[in-house]
Amino acid sequence: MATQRAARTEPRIPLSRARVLQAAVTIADESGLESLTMRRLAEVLGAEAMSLYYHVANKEEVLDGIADVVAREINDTVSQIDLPTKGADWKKAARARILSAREVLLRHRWAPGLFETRTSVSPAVLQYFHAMHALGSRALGFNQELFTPSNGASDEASTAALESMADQLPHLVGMLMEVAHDDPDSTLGWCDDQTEFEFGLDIILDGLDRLRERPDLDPRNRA
Amino acid sequence: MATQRAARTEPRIPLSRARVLQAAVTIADESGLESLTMRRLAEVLGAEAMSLYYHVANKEEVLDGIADVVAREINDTVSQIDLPTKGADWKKAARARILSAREVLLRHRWAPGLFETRTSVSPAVLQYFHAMHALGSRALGFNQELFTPSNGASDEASTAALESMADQLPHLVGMLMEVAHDDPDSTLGWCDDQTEFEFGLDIILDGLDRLRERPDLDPRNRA
DNA sequence: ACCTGAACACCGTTCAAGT
DNA sequence: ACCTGAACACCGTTCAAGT
Repeated sequence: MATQRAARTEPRIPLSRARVLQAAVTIADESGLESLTMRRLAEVLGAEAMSLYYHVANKEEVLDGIADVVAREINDTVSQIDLPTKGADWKKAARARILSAREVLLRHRWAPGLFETRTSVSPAVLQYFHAMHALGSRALGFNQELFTPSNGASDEASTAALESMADQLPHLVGMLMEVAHDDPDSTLGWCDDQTEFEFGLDIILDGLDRLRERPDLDPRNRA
Repeated sequence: MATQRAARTEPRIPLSRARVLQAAVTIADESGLESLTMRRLAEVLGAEAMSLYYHVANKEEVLDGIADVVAREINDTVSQIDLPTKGADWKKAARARILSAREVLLRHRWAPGLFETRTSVSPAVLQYFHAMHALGSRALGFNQELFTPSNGASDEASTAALESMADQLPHLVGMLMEVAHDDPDSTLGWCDDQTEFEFGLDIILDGLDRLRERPDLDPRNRA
């Protein structure tokens, strides 16, 4: 009765932060984010739930971690498509980049919703957000209009987090800090404010209006 | 010791589904959706958690319920703005409608995220989704590109749900059923498919490109 | 008809203890 | 250094029982 569990075939791979996050992504992909529990995560890894806490501080860190994993995957994928900054070709490249980002998100459908709940963002997530924003984020398959990056975290904490990233993304962080300084109430300035929202809205409305006047330009009217 | 709790001042308003949902919205507004628990909800209402189950089937029904409450609020607000269907003025009206919907969502910041998790939608939520979609949903402060309405629910269940709404929204439901029939794989056809996504994307890219060629038209370049 | 107490299975997490 | 068992506070929910 006591020797029944002695049949250990595989030599037991040790846990690690990377293994924990990889397993978490797989669970979310296969069963949805709601079924990602610490106990299930441990089970998949062949360990006990309490063992996870040696590699991650808590579940929140797991969630931050898998958000970072997906953001890296997107950044990697997107950066393989060259982006000519001059000339009219920017559109073709931007289009290809956005559609490739979309493909990654379709493999991790829980990611957009998760991003919105994050209270602290990794450099990769920050870079991703900024890229989306720079390209006109509304096109992107999920939005940040109602998302406040400092959501729940204090302004001081957010600013401190930015400072700690400054060496990795100096230009981006510099810009964000500047905006935050100019307008402390603007949710750090890089996402939603009314002006930003209306700017994107007007682009879309103007585009639709043009199709109303020139239906021949509407791609939907071609076979 | 036994009479200490006898000081009942208010005569105890009976629970009701409407009261439960109203209290739930207030909790979510004030403390966030994550702090909406059945126990806290009951506490706010001066009852025990178990009493809630007489008025709602379970927590999922509470979540469906408050999604419906917000969708109704948006539909009511929006429908007070007349929408001329002919002529170039459509843009002004559409703009006003979208911005008024946005104001409601800013009062219930948890709602966009909640909508995306709903597995069954009320007529009000359905109407809201459709309105957003018809206006070019990407402008709207949250998106459905990665949202699948039949998310988790079977196709049969979704179709049955639609049929039960047919008397309330005959034209809309008719259209959706038709699309679902034409293309059963298209997530019921009213949200994301690749064509839809690319259509919205191209409108935005074309709009940005036009501003690149004619910077004088960019509202951001005026005082 | 409406409400509740006790109980159950399940969370995330702590902490002292094992190797 | 790495892992775990027992325990705690908190969930949603059931069910038999109260008025």
